[in-house]
Amino acid sequence: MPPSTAPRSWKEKQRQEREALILQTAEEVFCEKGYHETSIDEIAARVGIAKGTVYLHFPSKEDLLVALFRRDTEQVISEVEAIASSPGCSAREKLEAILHLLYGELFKKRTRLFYSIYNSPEMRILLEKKKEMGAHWGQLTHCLEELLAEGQAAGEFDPELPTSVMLSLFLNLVSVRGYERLVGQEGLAPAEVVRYLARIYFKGIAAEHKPSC
Amino acid sequence: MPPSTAPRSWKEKQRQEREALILQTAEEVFCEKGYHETSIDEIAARVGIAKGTVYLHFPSKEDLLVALFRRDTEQVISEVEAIASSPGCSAREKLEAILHLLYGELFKKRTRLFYSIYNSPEMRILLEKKKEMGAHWGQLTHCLEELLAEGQAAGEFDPELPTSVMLSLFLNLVSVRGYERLVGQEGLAPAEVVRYLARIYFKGIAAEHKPSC
Amino acid sequence: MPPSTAPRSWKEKQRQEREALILQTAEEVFCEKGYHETSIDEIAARVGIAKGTVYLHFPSKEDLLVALFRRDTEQVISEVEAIASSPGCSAREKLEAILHLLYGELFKKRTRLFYSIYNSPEMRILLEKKKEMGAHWGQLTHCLEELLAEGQAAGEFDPELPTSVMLSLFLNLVSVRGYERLVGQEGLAPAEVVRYLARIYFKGIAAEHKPSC
Amino acid sequence: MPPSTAPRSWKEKQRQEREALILQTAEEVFCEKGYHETSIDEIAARVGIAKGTVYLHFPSKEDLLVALFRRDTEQVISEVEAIASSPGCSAREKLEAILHLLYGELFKKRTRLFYSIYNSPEMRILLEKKKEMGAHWGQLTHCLEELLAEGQAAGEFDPELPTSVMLSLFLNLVSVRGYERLVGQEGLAPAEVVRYLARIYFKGIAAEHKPSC
DNA sequence: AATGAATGAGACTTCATTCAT
DNA sequence: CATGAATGAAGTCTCATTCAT
Repeated sequence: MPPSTAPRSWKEKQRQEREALILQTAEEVFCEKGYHETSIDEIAARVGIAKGTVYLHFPSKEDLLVALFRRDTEQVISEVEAIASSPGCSAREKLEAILHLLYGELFKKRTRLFYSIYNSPEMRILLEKKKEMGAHWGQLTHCLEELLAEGQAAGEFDPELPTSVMLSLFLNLVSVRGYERLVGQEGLAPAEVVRYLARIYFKGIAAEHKPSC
Repeated sequence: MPPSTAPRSWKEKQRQEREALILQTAEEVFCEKGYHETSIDEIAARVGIAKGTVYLHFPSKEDLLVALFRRDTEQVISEVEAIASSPGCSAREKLEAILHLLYGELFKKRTRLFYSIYNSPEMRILLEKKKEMGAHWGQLTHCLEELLAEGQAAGEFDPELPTSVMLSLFLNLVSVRGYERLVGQEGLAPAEVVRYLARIYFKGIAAEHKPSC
Repeated sequence: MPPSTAPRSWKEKQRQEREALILQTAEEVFCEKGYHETSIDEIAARVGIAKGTVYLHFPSKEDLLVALFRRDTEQVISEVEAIASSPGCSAREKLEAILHLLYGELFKKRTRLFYSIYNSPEMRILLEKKKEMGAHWGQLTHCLEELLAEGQAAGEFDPELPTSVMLSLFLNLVSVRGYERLVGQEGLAPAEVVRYLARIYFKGIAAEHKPSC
Repeated sequence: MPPSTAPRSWKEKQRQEREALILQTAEEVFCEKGYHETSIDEIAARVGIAKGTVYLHFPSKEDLLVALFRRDTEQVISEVEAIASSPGCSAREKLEAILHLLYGELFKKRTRLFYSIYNSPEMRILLEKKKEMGAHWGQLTHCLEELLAEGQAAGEFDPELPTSVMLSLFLNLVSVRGYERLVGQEGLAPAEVVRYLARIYFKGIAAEHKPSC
C-alpha cells in the first residue's frame, strides 16, 4: 500500500511527471525568449503536446509563471534552510555554502529564471498581481537575515552595518549578468567566481578587530 | 548662424523637446507597467499627442526602448567619464562618487529603467536584437574597469582579484530591488546606503597592508 | 420473456434510467444557463458521471438537445392527444384542459425548455439543422388545429376566423415570459392565470350568437 | 452652424453611419444564425471591414448585442409612446395602432431580434448580466399597462381582468413564430393578421355590457 | 461499459503599425 | 506635420469530441 503522500496511482504519477516536464520546458523558453515573447503554443510544441493540455495543468499563462516561481523558490528555500540549520558551522561558512549553492550547478537549471524574475519589473508586476512573491520570498530573506545577524552577534561580522544592507548586497552577489560575464565570457569556473565574491564580501563585512588579537 | 550641433530652427528645437518628452513619458510608463504591458496609445495619451505622432519620432516600439536605453546610457557614460577624468582623486574616490551618482537623485528619474533593462531578460533580448547593448555598454564597463585596474596598480585595491569580478560586483552594488528595499521600505537615505555599500565594497577589495605588519 | 418494447434486461433498464437522468439534468442546466453557455462537463458533473459517458448515450451536444426536444414533444403530444380524444367534451373544454396542462405543474419541469426552444432563434436553428422540428411539431399543431376546426364546425367558435390565426394565438397563450411575470412576480396561481387567459381567448374567438338576437 | 445635437464634423457623421451599418449587419446575422453561432469575423466580413474595426465601436460582442437591443427598444418605445399620447383616440384604437406598428413593416427590419431576445433564455441571461433589460423594457410595459388600465377605467375593457394578464397576452400577440407561420407560410398579409388578432383580443377583453344597450 | 486526459479547431480580443485626411 | 480610424497578425483560452486504459 503506498504511503498517503505518494501519488495514488500510476495515472497520478504520469500526471505529475508531465506537469514537471511542462514546467521545465516553460522555464527554458521563458529564459530564452522572455515571458511575453513566449507563446503557450511554443511551450506545448517543445513538450510535444497540444496547447489545450497545458491548460489542463495550469489555468493560465500567468499561473504557469507563478507555479514556476513557486517551484524554484521552494527548492531554493529548502536547500538554503538545510544549510542554515546545519550545526557546527559559523555564519560565514553557512553563507558561503549558500553562495556556492546558488552559483553552482543549480544555477543553470533552476535559479536563472528565479533571479530574472527577482530583477525584472515586468515579471514582478505579474507576480504581485497574483500575490505570490510575499510569503515565500519573505521566508528566504528572513532566513538569510538571521544568519547575518547571527554572525554579527558572534563577532564575525561588523555589528555597525545594518543587516538589511548586508542582506541586500548578499542577494546581489548572485546575478545572471554577472554569471554570464564571468563564467560565460571570461571563462572563470563558477566555484572560482564564488571564492572571489565571498572573499570580497566577507572581508567587506568582517568585524574590525578580532578580540583575540 | 547657430552652431552645427544646435537645432537649425525653432521648429527643430520644438521637435527635439517633444522627442525628449516622449522618451521621458515612455520611461515612466515602462517602469510602472513594464514594456509589454505598455501600449503606444497610453504613452501618446499621457504626452497629450496622437499615436501616429509617436511614430514620427520612433519607427517602432522597440526603437523607442532602444532610444531610451541609449539616452540613459549616454547620460550615465558622460557623467561617469567626467568623474573618471577628474584629476587629483584616487580610484576609490572616483568610484565612490560614481556610486553616489547612480544611487542618488538621478536614480529615481533615469537609472531605474536603465538598471531594469540591464537585469531583465525580456528587455535584454530586445536590445540584443537591435545590437544596441554592445557599443555603449562596453564603453561604460571599460571605463569602470580601467578605474579598478588603476586602483590596483596604485596599490589601493587587492591586485590578486580579477578586475572583471570587481567590476561585476561593483555593477551589482546598485540594484532596483535593493533601492526599493533599503530606501523605500527601510527608509534609509540613499546617501547613507551608498556609504554602507562603499564601506563594504572598498574594504572588501582593499589591498592587504603587508608593509605595516 | 419480456415484451419487445420493454428493456431486455436489467442492464438495459439501468441504461435507460441513466439516459433519462442525463436528459433531465441537461434540461435543468440548459434552462439555467442557456444551451451555448452549458458545457458537457457541467452536465456530466451534475449527473455524477464522466464526460465520456454522456457520449455513450448521445453522439453530440446537438443530439442531446434534439433528444430533449423530442422527449418533451412526445410527452406533450401524448397528453394532448389523450385530452383531444376524450369523448363527451366540447372543443372548448378540451382546449381549456390542454391549456391547464401546459401551464400547470408540468410547466416548471418540462415545458419550459420546450417553449424556449420554440421561441429562441438560436435553438430553432439547431433543431432545423437536424430536421427534427417538422414531424413532431406538425403532429401537435395539427391536433390543435383540428380541435379548433371542430369547434368552429360545432358552432362554438367564430367560423370566420382562420384556424391558423386561432392556432397561433392559442400557442402564444403559453409563454415563459408570461409565466415568469404573472406567476413568478405577480404571485398569481397558475390555475388562476389559465382561467383569465382562457376567458379572454374563448370569448375572443366565440361565435356570434345571432340566433338569440 | 450645425445644431448642438448634430455630429460635430464630417468625420463624426461617417463614424455614426458606420456604427449604424455594423448594428444593422449584426442584427441580420444574429437573426440568421443566432448570437453564439455568429462570429465577429463574419459580421466584419459582411460589412466589409476588418475585425478590429468592430471593436473600435463596440468593446465586446456582448456590448454589440446590448447596443442592438437598446437601439431597438428605444425605437419601439418612442413610437409606442407617440401613439399612446395621441389625443382623441380610445385605448383600443391606440393599442390596435401599436399592434399594427409592431407587426407591420417595422417587424422585418427591427423587431425580429428584439422579440427573439425577449423570448430566448440565452440572450436574456446575457442582457441581464449587463443590467440592460430593466429600465428600457419596464418603460415600455408600463406604457402599455397604463393604456390598458385607461381602457378599463373608460369602460372599454373588462375591469375584472388583471391588467397584468391583459398586458402579458397583448405582448404575446406578436411573435416571431406566429409571423413566420401566418405571413411566411400561410401567405396572409400582416395587416390582415393584425386585424384578426385584434378582433379576438379586444373582443376577449371587452367589457361585458355596454351601458348604452 | 466507463473514464477522463488529450486534442485542436475556433472564438474573442489586443495592439503595433499604416496611411488617408 | 499631426491625427486617429483602420487593419490584421497573433495570442490566450474554451470546450466538444475522441480514444487508450
